[in-house]
Amino acid sequence: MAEARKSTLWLVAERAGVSIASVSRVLNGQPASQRVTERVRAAAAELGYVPDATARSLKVGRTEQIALAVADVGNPVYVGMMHEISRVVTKAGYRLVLSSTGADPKDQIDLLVGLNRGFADGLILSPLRAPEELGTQLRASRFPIVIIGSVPPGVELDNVRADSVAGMALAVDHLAGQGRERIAFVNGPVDTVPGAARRNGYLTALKALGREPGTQVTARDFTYQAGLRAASTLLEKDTPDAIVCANDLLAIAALNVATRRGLRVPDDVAIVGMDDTDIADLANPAITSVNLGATKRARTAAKLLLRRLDKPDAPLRQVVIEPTLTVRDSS
Amino acid sequence: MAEARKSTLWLVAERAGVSIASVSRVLNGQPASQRVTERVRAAAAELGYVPDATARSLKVGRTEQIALAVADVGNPVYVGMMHEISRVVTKAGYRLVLSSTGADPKDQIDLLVGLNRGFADGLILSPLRAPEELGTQLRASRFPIVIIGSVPPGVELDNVRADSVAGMALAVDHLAGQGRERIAFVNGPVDTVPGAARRNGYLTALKALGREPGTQVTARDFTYQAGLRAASTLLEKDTPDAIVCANDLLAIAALNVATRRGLRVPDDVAIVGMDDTDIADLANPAITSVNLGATKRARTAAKLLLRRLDKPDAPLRQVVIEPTLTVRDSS
DNA sequence: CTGTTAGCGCTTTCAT
DNA sequence: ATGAAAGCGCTAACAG
Repeated sequence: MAEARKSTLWLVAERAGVSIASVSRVLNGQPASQRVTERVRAAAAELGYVPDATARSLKVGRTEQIALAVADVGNPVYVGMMHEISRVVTKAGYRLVLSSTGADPKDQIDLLVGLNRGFADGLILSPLRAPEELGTQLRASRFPIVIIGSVPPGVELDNVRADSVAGMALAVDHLAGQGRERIAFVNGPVDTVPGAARRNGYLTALKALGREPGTQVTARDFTYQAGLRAASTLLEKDTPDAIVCANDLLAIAALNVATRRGLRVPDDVAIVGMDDTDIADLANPAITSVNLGATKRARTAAKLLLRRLDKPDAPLRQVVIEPTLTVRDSS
Repeated sequence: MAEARKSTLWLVAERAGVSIASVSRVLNGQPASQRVTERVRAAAAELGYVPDATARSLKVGRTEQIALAVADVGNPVYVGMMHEISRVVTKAGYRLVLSSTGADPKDQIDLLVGLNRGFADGLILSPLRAPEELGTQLRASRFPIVIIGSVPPGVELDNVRADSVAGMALAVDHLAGQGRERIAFVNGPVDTVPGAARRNGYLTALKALGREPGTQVTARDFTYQAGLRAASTLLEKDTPDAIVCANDLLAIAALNVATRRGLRVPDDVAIVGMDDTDIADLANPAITSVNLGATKRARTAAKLLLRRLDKPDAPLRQVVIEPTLTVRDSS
């Protein structure tokens, strides 16, 4: 019989007195005789045998890994999405590879090239910025990709996105409905996907009400620190009775700046955030926030990818999640 | 010459008119003649060739992946650590596989078994709870592991931990130094690693000052919601002039409960958190917090693992990070 | 310097 | 039902 190839599988086979094929079968739950099954299980247990993931992947052509690339770790909304995606894919037997691309779009390109090396079976991508080149690379990918956010023009991929216009309308209508006259807007960079979408939503919502836009300021990025500066600038040059902010971090910054300037929230000025993250709840007063369905988007994206992994030829799906408004004490 | 094996490498080799070995060499930067190098590069570019990660891994015995298992995504301190670890390992050419184990220790066991399947080259583990069985499994692992937090007894692994006793002393001394008489403590579950350590620190710090412990309450977990309940309970039965909290989430909960009960912070009651996360800064008033060096612990852990991956026989290293106190407005 | 060849550990026909 | 053997795509001796 066989030369002593040393593959771990051989050790088990040898010990059980069967062929490696039988061992493989038993361990993968394929039909085998009672006798063989028992011997293999025993041998495997005694040896503490654990099959090698890499070898299996090479053979079957699947890594059982899913890659996730989110724009901005540090922003609680992405953390929440990550968590949810992790839950869903783990339950489906996949591992999550975190490719934390920063704000730099180049990282995303690198990632897509990397994906073609087959370290993961698919990718969930939530780009902060979507330059032309991203579309090109997206089209060239050999692996399934699901986009959270809008897909670049000409790219045919499953995707799920928020309805920023409807979301902003929720916020603006809420404020207008309680008689707020001067609704200002603290946005993040408008050259980002969410920045552009939310700005659009703000303008659209006011126009629908037949109103002129209020004062708009743009934070350098979507962080608390940038929000502090932006809110200061805003309150320096205007006295709005309501401030809509492009996310909760900016909102809590606006809240703190307003409070420190002696304004009462919500009496003097109402504040509304977006994303409805945990931190909206732990601010004091708690911040009213537009829930853009981040968790649901994440879950949906994960499921879309799992579906496509399962049936590569399933019809394309583009899902839009409807927003809701969580009213708290700041408005 | 050769039968048409279809390995992708063959396509490039064929096109370049060389052997697969030459292709491999060129692509891995090993010496080759000018002529071959050029032809291979050209062929690879034309074909859009990207080497397969799985096959390479199987051959070289390394996946270039590092697994990370943190106790509690959702707690900002872990998010920060994750971010830092991601940074360090990515720079070193590794991918990060996120194994978000929940509070259930069983998940950690599963993970360790999984690790033995070789999906990653090493693991960074930050256990929330460390039952006996974890130690057993830790000892049985065939792959390098770095622990953030204390190692279970009898386990010899690289590890890096915070000095909770020194950290608590910083907080307590600070409060005592400004004349606070009744220093209460809001802790998380004491059957967790940090819960036990911080409780110990609290008691030790007060004893060192020759004082009796103040009122202690235990939140159901380390979340904001649990903190609200715990803080309510505390302020129901006592009127401390200072509250130390086992983390920033609990601290911000205590802050809000105190404020809502009409207490002025820091005048009536001072509040100090631990971990010194972003949210300590965005509370109003901003919360004084003990910096237990989370980022540094994370970075150190990542480097320890990279070092061990590089030299498996390097001497064991156990690092303790010294805490500092970030004084803000709540004390 | 370059090509041939032997596997890495596993799954999966294909015979038996 | 079981075993022998052929690779998955790549790297690394070893020859030449």
